[in-house]
Amino acid sequence: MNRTTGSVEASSFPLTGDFLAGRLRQNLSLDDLKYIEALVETVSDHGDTARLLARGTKTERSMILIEGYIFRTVESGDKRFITGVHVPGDFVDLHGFALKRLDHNIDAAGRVTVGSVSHEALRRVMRDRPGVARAMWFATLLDAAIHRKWIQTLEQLDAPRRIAHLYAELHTRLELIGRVFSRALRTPFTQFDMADMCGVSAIHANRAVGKLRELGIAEIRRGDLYTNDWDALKRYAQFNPDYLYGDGPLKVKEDWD
Amino acid sequence: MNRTTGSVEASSFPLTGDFLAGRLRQNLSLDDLKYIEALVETVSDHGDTARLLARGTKTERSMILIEGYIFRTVESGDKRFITGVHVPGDFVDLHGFALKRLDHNIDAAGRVTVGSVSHEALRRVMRDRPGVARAMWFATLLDAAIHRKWIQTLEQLDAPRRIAHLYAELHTRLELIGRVFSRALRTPFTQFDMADMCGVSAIHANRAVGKLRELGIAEIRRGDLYTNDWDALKRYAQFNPDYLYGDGPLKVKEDWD
DNA sequence: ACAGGAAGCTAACATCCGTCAATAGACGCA
DNA sequence: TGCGTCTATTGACGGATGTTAGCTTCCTGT
Repeated sequence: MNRTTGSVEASSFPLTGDFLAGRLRQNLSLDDLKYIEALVETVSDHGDTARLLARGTKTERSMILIEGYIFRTVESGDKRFITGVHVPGDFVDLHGFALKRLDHNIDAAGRVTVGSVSHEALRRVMRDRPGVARAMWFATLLDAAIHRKWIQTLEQLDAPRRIAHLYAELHTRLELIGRVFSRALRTPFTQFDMADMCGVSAIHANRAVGKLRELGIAEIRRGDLYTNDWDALKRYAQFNPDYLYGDGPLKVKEDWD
Repeated sequence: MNRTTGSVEASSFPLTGDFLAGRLRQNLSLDDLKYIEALVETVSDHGDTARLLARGTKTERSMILIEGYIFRTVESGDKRFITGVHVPGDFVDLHGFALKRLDHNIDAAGRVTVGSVSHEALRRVMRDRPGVARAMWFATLLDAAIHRKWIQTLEQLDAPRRIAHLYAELHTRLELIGRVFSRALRTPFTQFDMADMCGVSAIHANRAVGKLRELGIAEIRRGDLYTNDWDALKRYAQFNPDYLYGDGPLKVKEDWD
């Protein structure tokens, strides 16, 4: 695990900043975005299922996801529970900057590219750029909002709808960062991953995938979802994107000083 | 709903500040705590099941819970889902300060006493007291950590264990603010409330309560839980308090400037 | 004390889901 | 190409949970 397959200085791996448009979008200036981008000191690739940060580890760096998907996981006995998933643009362990230790693992889902920001740099942000600091705070509030929706989903929906809701959410989050290029939504998720995200057994996840296929809602093959009617899928999952604050999301109040 | 049964100026309702020791505990000085206490402009009582803030409402105030319990709820169809519960000392809608609107309701569980802080005052905090602002950020990070544990609980435990876990969590959170006075844990929760928090039907919640009684784990009567072995209850619920960051919780890093 | 209503409790049945077992398919590696 | 492993799939069975219905207990207001 944690086999880093490549790591380069950020300067030799030009970032576009586009991926920041999603999670940190709000009243940040282009200047602010460039400033954040400059915080990234190293960029690294990681192979399948690499553990990027183990529960309890103390670290002096935080990671921002640039490419791929990342899980927050907890292990209990021989079972794994996934309590969250991240898309490019997300700070995956920003709370590690504030809290002493993380209470869960940060695992790559498939291959990922992550940028690394030192906590020293974040302390400079807190001191020198209050606007950017606020943006980071708001980003963690969106995490909490997504967690609440997952709680509701687990309380409300059966397995097929949970899986549909998961993909509906990812579709919307990827749209917000301009990463939806076709009708298909490609992920490296196995049915085990879906099961651990949706709180069902892998075998039941398989049944659920089969039901979505049977109903003509979606075809999921090896993590990739194909559909020609996203609206129908989202209706089936009772998906309401309000919680992602996508319209004017996370904007600070106008009268903020 | 929202029938305020009493409301007074904060100055005539002396706060002790004790209730702040829990959620906002960290490297805050006594001076900081007094400063926060002074932010509370009005204190009000609310009757059973009052809706303190409805989903989507824009507000210029945030509430801090002083006495009682508060639910975060979402309604879908004729069903209610509870995505979180708060104890005294918690800022219940601090994210309303940052986000344009709330994506869920804030409901009183039984009678509550809440303090109200204007967003104008919070803006002053952001500008003048960065240490206090950080404390507020960290408090919202703890919210997210609790949400993640709820997700895990829903994925992992059966109904009796979920209810036991809920009370185990409340017991620990109340201990952290010095509100555990006896072996009993008193709440105004109905079995409907427990059901909506644990993602089961009310009837099944009743079965679960019966099983806890049958197993000798706990006796729950009208929301009040009685046990003479909290350790056994917590073991049964597979409760691990790490996620509440109770030991050195939410402390900022020593080297913080 | 009484009545009404809310909350708690129990039983019966159907559905959802977990587990075990077995097989088939897909991919990586030699 | 062939083997081995991981992933996907299917069937059978049992346990957990939802639903409906009806009953009992407790609280509250009069």
